[in-house]
Amino acid sequence: MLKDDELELLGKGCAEVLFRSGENIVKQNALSTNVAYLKSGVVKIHMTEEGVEKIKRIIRGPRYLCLPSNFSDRINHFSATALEDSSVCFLDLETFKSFFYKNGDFAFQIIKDLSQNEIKNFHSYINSNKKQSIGSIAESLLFFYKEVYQTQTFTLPISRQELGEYSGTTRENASRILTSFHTEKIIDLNGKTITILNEELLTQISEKG
Amino acid sequence: MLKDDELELLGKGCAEVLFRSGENIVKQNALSTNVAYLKSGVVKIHMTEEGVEKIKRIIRGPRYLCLPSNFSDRINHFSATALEDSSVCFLDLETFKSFFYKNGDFAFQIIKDLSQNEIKNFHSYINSNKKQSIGSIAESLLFFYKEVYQTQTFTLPISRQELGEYSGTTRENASRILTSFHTEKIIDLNGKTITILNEELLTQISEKG
DNA sequence: CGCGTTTTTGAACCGTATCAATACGTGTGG
DNA sequence: CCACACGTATTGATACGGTTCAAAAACGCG
Repeated sequence: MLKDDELELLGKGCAEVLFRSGENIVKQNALSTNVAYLKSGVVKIHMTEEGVEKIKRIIRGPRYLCLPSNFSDRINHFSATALEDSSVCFLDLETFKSFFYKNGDFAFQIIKDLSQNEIKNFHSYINSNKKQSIGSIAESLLFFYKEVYQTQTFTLPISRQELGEYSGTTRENASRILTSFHTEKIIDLNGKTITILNEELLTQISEKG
Repeated sequence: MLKDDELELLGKGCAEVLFRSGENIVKQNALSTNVAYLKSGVVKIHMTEEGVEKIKRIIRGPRYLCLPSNFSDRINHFSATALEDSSVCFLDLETFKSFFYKNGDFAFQIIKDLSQNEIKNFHSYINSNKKQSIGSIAESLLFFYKEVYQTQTFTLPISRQELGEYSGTTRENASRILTSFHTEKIIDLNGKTITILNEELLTQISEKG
């Protein structure tokens, strides 16, 4: 959506930084001074509230990281932490914002994006709320399979603890459900290495349960 | 944020419609051809997914109704139904959108608004997820007290069924919890007429869980 | 007054959190 | 190379809250 000269302008103020797996990219409650753009890698967006840690989403570049924080009150409402080695560009916030004024298409694109997000968020909110943990875990596995790695065998980039935080349950429950999937031959399980054996059944569980 | 001439332009294509309590204003899955602006009244934004009805929010005018639907794919993702007699303006979508191009401040304001929404939504998502039903019901009562009616005695504009849909639980549970609040003298309860007797305790319940 | 709808109440069942104990894996230091 | 320790993962037992089903009670409306 951006014109060439605008891209160039943005590129000038850009600092590309490499993060190793586990390193913190954006820190909750800190002042947000830049727009973070994930060029490549896998990152978790998470937050803690009253001592409870919750993973909001897991994203893979290329993609913007937590845009909403930038435009609300300049405080980061979320943390971002690399799950795999990742490369991030920090763009100048003011330059970025100035494009809203110069380039209507760009502004509209962002509005569209935020709108779609709100709707998507609400859907997943309803789903996760009515669903039992087993359905959420199944959904998480399908997410890693389809959205992140696109291979039936992959290494989970997160611990059971985090899988719980992502799926809205506890580390014990996450563990239990994974083993139950294993004994029912829906997945093959070896530490963090997972192979989807019965995608159809897993999909059913993620929808119904 | 809009200039006078822009307001006038918007006003020209505006059709003001009065809705009686219970009447449907916006219908889920229908084509969205207008921006709906709630001038006055109380409205519930709700949706049904796989047979399950869920109330997303309850709002009081003046305020826009489900903006995000307008900018994502032109399909209404939510229904809106009047809970009290309400007056709604239907604005021309294209005119509204054209302002994004002409008026950068307006576009930025919308972006800011959507951003804040996303963050707020996520917070309430986390909260409601970890909270027990009793906390959610307490929160709902406080919401009607503080945000909608601003009086300690008010008439609940929704049924127990709907209170459940709004608070993420069942009609039975909603009913049970209301009576328990009554017997513990936290509220006075007479059909749909509610008086908040112990705001402090109710607040505690809504926060702690 | 009677009928249908909504609300309330009770009982049973199920899933999940929580607590506790054990197992596993890796790295450290003797 | 072994013993130990620490973090993570697993497994089991228990308690609790919430849904669900069933039935009674209250309400609203013709």
